[in-house]
Amino acid sequence: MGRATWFDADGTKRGEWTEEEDQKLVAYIDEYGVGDWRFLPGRAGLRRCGKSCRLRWLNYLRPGIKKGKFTPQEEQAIINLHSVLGNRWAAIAQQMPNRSDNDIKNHWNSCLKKRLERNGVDPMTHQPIINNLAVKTPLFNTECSSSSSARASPSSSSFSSSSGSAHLLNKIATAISSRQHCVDNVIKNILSDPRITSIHGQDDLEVEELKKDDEKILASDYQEDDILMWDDEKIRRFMEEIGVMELETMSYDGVYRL
DNA sequence: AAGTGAAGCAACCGCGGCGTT
DNA sequence: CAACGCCGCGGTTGCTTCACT
Repeated sequence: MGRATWFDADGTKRGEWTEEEDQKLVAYIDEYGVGDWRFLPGRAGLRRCGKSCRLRWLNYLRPGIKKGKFTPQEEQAIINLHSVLGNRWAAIAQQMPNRSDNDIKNHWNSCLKKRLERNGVDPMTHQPIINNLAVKTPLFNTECSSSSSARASPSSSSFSSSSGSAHLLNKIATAISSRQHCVDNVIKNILSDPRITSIHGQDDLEVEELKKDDEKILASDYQEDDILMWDDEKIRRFMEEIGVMELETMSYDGVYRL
């Protein structure tokens, strides 16, 4: 399966990889390791661009890469991680070392997203859909858009409420987006919460508990302002907990400074 | 058996970040 | 400090397979 083979004007091969090409790439990386993707194709005797080689290696040939069906535990982990990280597939993949970001992204787009929608959950906000409208109370929400030009980014998130707390949270999300090293801290802290990911040794019982929790949330009357009603002190405590940013970057008048 | 739409998968494209010059 | 080039990431596309009629 894959795309048809064709050649660029400069003779670079595109499309589906052959077994021979795979072997060449693996043999080269086995001997020399992953290095400069620019020169790798020429040195490995491949008529491919470096980008294509990198993609093939990371998504398919890399040792330990797991193919095939996702287990229910993996799916639950993806959903949990996505609710926190959004469409940051690379970050999600870091927590699932046997799966490539491409694999996770594909599974999300083709399966998990639709499943959540069928269950009445907005896949972008992970909130119940009420009256056909997703409740817009995301921490790292992205607009639910099918547009190819809409590059998902936390900074594009918006709140339906104009409350100060919501505004503050929005700023926080923007700040997170602009500060990658902070995000890494966030991920570290969030993932120390056993409820977030089930992939690291979580047994079936825990998965079941998570599912029950989700059902409870769905079954209960959703409190629209659960997040929006956070006061600034609560938000500040939250930020301290997850270590998103140094306190000096957040002034008490609610103005965020980079 | 043939047609058709959905699902799944592999790969490409374009953009932004970051290091180098 | 601007320009440039490479790399990584997320979105999208195109092809195959499967299930259903």
